[in-house]
Amino acid sequence: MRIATWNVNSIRARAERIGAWLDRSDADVLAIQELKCKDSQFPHEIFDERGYEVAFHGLDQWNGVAIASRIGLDDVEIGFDEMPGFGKESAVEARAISAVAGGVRVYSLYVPNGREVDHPHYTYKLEWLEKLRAVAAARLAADGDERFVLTGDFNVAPLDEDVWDMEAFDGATHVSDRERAAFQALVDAGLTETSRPFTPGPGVYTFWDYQRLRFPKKEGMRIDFQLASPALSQTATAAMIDREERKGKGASDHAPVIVDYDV
DNA sequence: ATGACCGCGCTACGCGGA
Repeated sequence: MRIATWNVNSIRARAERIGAWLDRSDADVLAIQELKCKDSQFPHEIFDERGYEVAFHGLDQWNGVAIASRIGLDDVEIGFDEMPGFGKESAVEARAISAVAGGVRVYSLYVPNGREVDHPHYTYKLEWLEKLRAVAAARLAADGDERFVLTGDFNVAPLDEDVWDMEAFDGATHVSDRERAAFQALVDAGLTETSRPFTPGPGVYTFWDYQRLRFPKKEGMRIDFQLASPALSQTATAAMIDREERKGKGASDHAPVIVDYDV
């Protein structure tokens, strides 16, 4: 099965491109982040027309996550256990959804940005990742043979080579020690990132800022990943980052990250 | 060509993104 994850940066602004991408990608499952719409505005037709079932969760114009599948979509869960909220009333945001497709529980995750190191949003990001780790660890403890994968926009660049210039990121979020430790904790819990072995760096990215000609200058960041459980990760056979999708007018600032699993 | 982002919402400019 082919699983893709893609931060689309508005599903309504991108609907046509997403449909065209589904037509050529051969993806069985697509995890989507940054819908930027509430449930009542979700353009489910683009999935219905192509034979994909779709589950989505959007509360307002921010965040929003979805999973589309053409191989079944069962046991949909919104959020995850003890997922932290943010703001005055600690509101839980639309940053996580999961469902079982083809015997695999696929998570679509939009990790908080963090904004600035030590900003309240940064603390929120670290707590969010820690609670996510606890969920993954609990799943593995309950059933070490379970096939599941945490996919999405992690908003962390784990390695120095995952940004085009570390000097440009001095003191910035995404590369700080604590964010990298939070990502590494997911790996230490037993998960394996399945796209990198097939798409080695340096100079391989999943995001390019709209500003300052970052894409033509090949100045990007690798921040979108698939962290798979042992039973799933050992079946990974191929991966690609579809940077073609970043080209042209009306592209998202993120490219799809696609992994093939032999299940 | 020495410029140069995009999407959203009580359609105007501030917020959020990274």
